[in-house]
Amino acid sequence: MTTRILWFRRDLRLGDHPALLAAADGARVLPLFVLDPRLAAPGPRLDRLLASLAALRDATSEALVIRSGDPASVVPTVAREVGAHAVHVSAESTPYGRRRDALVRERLRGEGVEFVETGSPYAVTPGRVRNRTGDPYRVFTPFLHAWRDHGWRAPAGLADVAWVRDVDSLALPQHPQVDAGERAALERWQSFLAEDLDGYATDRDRPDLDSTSRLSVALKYGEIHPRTLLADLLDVAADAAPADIERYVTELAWREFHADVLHHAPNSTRDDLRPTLRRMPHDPESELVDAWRAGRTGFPFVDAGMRQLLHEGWMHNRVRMVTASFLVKDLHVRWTLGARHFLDHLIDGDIASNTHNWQWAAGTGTDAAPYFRIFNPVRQGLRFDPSGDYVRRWIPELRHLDGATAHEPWRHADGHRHGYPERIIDHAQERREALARLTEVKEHSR
DNA sequence: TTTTGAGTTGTTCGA
DNA sequence: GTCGAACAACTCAAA
Repeated sequence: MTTRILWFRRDLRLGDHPALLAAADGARVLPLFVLDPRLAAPGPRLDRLLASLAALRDATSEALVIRSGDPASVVPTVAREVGAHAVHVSAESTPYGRRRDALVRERLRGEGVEFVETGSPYAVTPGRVRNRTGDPYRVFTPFLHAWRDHGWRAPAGLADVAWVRDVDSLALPQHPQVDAGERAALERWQSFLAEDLDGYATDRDRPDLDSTSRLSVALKYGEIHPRTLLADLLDVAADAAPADIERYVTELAWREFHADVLHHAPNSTRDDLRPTLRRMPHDPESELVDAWRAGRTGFPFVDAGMRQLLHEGWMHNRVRMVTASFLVKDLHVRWTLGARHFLDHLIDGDIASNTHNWQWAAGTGTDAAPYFRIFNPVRQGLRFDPSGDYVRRWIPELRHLDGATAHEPWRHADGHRHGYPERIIDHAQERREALARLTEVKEHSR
């Protein structure tokens, strides 16, 4: 029986895994993960990855081999060691992933080893959805329709795999024990379906209710495949409100849309997707930006989000929009600076979603949105955290304020008693400033 | 080819 | 307090 390698990357699961099925078909499989120093900087994200790898090693009955280094040399080395004839992967679509895979493919070819891509981390592989003229979509709604029409295959079952054993592997570095891996992801998903799908369409915007599925990390590492989620949503459709199902499907479609946009515009991680604002004057790094990062802007909703990010490596979606708007429109800082900070701290940090949600917030992205859409950080807080619970959860200095009053400590005599900072800017004034800069840019480019 | 309709997530102001 | 209008202009997608 021949030996093949299944090189795991963003697909740390055994179920519904087309590349694993392809590898296991008539061959023994060596499961391999390469800790790439370019992607695995120490921190919460690496900790989360290691926890997922521990779960995967467990699921493969300890067969998983972990190596560290540049995949372009590590993967061919392991192939040589075990006499593999092929390396199977799920196709990658990020700029770095594609460059890396092209190089690995090249090196393997030199040794007579096949590099086989099957499936991807998406229901529809990025690049597949096209409009009538064969071009990619740049507007979400038409993409959504075409994506749906394109369809996806049903989830594949669990592979019956003969693992190759006893190959040298790194021991997993020490890491905190957290809920991770395929089984945890499936359990989380089932619990979401049972408890939080009902009302999702509206509750998803409420950080105080914490009623999202929290599957972004599992999706990032491929502990669960979106195909599985889509199939299950179809199954429960008879018992659930169409609006709730529709909304979840749409959120998955956003993830696929952003991957598609990045696939077609790999430079968009740094460059504006639309060059219309290229003359926009931006403010440089400053103590204001430091305050934003630290969650000390004096705007409770913004600060709660930024502190949640630092503490949990995760932030509620609504709050990501508000904090991003604050950096870009109130502090007039270029979006790439915020995108980098998010990517440094988010354990679900996904290059495609992060990049294009930031571009959206900055008005340089796929959204041909009205430029006057500037979030009012206080108003957003009052509207989406009406209980004030979210703000109090993350800002101890405001816990003495009841209900929604926690959103406006400056209106209360003892609001700043426990050291909560004063507002670092005047929102109304910076809003006018943002609009003025935009107007000026438009006039210059005319 | 030209035309037409539409585009995730908002805020403010004045009646 | 509520409600509708104004805030502009452009690009995309489809007919």
